[in-house]
Amino acid sequence: MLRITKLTDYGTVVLAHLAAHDGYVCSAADVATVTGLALPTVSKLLKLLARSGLVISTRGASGGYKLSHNPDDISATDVIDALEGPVAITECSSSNSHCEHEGVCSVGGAWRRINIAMRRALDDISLTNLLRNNRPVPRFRFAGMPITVENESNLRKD
Amino acid sequence: MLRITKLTDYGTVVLAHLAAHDGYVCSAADVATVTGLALPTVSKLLKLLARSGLVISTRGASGGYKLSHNPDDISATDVIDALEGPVAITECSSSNSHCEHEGVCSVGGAWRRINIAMRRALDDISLTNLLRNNRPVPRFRFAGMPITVENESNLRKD
DNA sequence: ATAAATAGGACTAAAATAGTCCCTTATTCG
DNA sequence: CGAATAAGGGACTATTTTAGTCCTATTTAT
Repeated sequence: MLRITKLTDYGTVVLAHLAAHDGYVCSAADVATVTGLALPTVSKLLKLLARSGLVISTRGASGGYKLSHNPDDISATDVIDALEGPVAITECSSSNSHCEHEGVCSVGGAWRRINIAMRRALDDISLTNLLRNNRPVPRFRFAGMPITVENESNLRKD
Repeated sequence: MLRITKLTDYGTVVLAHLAAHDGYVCSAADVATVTGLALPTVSKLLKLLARSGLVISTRGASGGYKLSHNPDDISATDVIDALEGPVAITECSSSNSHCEHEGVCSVGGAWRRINIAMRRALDDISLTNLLRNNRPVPRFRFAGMPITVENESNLRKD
């Protein structure tokens, strides 16, 4: 259904916590306690995020994690890439894949183009944007028709 | 990886075939032969597409399927909805879901807003747009920065 | 030294997806 | 009418992905 995984969703929660404690090192246990997520899960997430460079880890006693960048400089794409691998709307969209139906497929290219466009759209959404009650708000325009999503109440109009 | 399923991808291929034979009824077997997809799979797809009203079926000998609308009036969202259920980027995004972490989640709303924005973007992409070598081309703008994806060769610039 | 943390990976369980098959119903055509 | 053709509906199995946990090794502060 074109969705991100739970893990990515949780990952954003974890990152949000780190963003709220900018500069301070938080242990996985701290994050788990505050967010209400299970420690093994938080631990796994932070390990993945560290491996892809979104957070910096400090090992040993009184160690933990902190963001590697300003929350404004971490995009939705970064988070998805770190936790799910590269964004790709179809299997064909990923660069190193080979679809067995390529010969007869009359579609592939288009989904790929859409994928890239979506990817760029997500590129422009920062962790700051993802935090609750935060402005500015994501705004998409497609093919000249402006699409603005301001807040929950505005959504109901449509 | 934020991807549509294989079935949806195949579904687009099937719809493309029907679009190419606009007005004429094609049997599932025909479609399977031409597209190279397995008959049971094509059959399943067409049944789903018929159930959601994207194609019209005729039963009995010399029956088959045809598009219910002009290809311009069938959107990417329609196809995804028909084959995967409603587009929803996170579980929380679907209207009737309840996330156990709502109390401490500092994020939910934002993904939901992104989801709706993406959904609208996909709304504006028609089956016609999805066919290979077809113009006009999908164009997204995000937050005032134009994003145009013209064709494969243009993509490499980035 | 010891305790507090992360690193890495193995592993199991659960859920979603893919794909096939069977039986029923409707329609055409001889 | 009866046979053949084709969709409708659903059950079912296998595969793949995702979720979640746990164990052991390594690093570092006190």
